Amino acid sequence: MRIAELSRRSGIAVPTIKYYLREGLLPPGELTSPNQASYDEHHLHRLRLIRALTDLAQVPVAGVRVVLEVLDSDTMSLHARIGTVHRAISPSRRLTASDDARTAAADQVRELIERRDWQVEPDAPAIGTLVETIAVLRTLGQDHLLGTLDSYAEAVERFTELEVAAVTSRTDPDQIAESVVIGTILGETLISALRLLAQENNSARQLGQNTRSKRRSEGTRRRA
Amino acid sequence: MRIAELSRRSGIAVPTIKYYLREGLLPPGELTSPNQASYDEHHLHRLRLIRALTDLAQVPVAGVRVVLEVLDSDTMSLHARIGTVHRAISPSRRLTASDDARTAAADQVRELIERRDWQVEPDAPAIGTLVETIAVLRTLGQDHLLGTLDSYAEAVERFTELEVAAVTSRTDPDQIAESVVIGTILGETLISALRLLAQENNSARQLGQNTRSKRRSEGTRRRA
DNA sequence: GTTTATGGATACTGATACTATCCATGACGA
DNA sequence: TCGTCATGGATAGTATCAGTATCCATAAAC
Repeated sequence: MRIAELSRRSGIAVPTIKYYLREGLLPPGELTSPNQASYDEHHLHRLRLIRALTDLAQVPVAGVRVVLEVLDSDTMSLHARIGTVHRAISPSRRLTASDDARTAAADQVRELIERRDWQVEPDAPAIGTLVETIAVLRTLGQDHLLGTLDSYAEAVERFTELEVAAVTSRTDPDQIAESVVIGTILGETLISALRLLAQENNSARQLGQNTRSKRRSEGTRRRA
Repeated sequence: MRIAELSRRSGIAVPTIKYYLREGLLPPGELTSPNQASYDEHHLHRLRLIRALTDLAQVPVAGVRVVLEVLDSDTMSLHARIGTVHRAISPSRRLTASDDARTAAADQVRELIERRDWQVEPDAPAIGTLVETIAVLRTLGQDHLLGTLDSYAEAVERFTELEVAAVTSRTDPDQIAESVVIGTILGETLISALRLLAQENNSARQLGQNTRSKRRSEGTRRRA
């Protein structure tokens, strides 16, 4: 198929497809002549995957490129793929917390990892996020949200079990790789949406209509 | 304190603070003269909160403004606050899936919500995200990741229980509101980081070094 | 009384993700 | 075969976001 049909079938504008080609997200079509290329179902699937990552999972284009390279690699182990994907989807954070808050948080995270006997690289990006988040929560006076950190850790382990179960139902290694990668990324979108719903449900049932706060500051104003 | 000290203590550049003032994220300092204002600990706390939301939770500035307005409101119920925050942090998605995939996914979501007896608004943004994600997973041929949807739902309920437990340990209504809002938003960052760690651990232990895939496509190339 | 900081307004910047335009060439129907 | 239309490839333009930078009149601090 030519680019016009690819555009029609994917719902993505031709200039955008060309952009993805330029950015190396989409492999070039097979050239049948200097100005004619043909695309196939792979390209269509790729486009859908790209939009899933950008639209649903908010992965930036540069990250999508890395993810796709991981899927295309024929030498990476699954473990290496996961690591690379984790790095690709972890935004480079600006440090927000104070140094000693961070040090304390780092201790807490180290202990948590030991307690749960998690085998993770000491420079895994998620550790940095975790440390920074805990440090900031402390600084904001929200330590109490951390009392249940271990229970949270226990709960997320459940997710990985579910994911492993789902993924090992596939047999083709390529399929497994794609499942793991998509599961990692879109799984987060899924979990996050479910969590918001569970939260809304809980709020509707328990926190009710009548808990309001009296104020002391007069709030902020939007610019004119 | 004046703006220079606020800047020094928060680690945020003066022009950025001015920007937040312009955008209405930070209430103006108390004017002691036409060109002199004084800021207090509230402003410092606010700045930390702003950076936590933008840097850690990736909330866009417009969303931060809404979140802060929610915190400043003295009339909203907790339930209304949560709803508003959910709307503020749910990015407006572009529709990616095909119409019938979406219809099918919508049915599945409706059934899930019924099965779990969740009390949620039919137009809650998370429902849209969930529907779209499920539709896309199907389209990508990753249905098998959805077999465990109910278990996922069960697992996220655990989170809300933990959160409720943590939040109700506070007594001051203002504190509760801030805890709920911060818990909702930073809780996600926390869970997501924990999940990635659990995943890496699992991968290191189970998926091992020797599962690789043979390829049929030659992959994508970065532009020159 | 001079240097420095401040509030407020406005303009500029860099990154990201597209969109649009151009052009030489090739496909395709009349 | 001719004329129109689409295509690949290159380059330029746009919108949005999140700051940065500059200016200026005034006021604080030494």
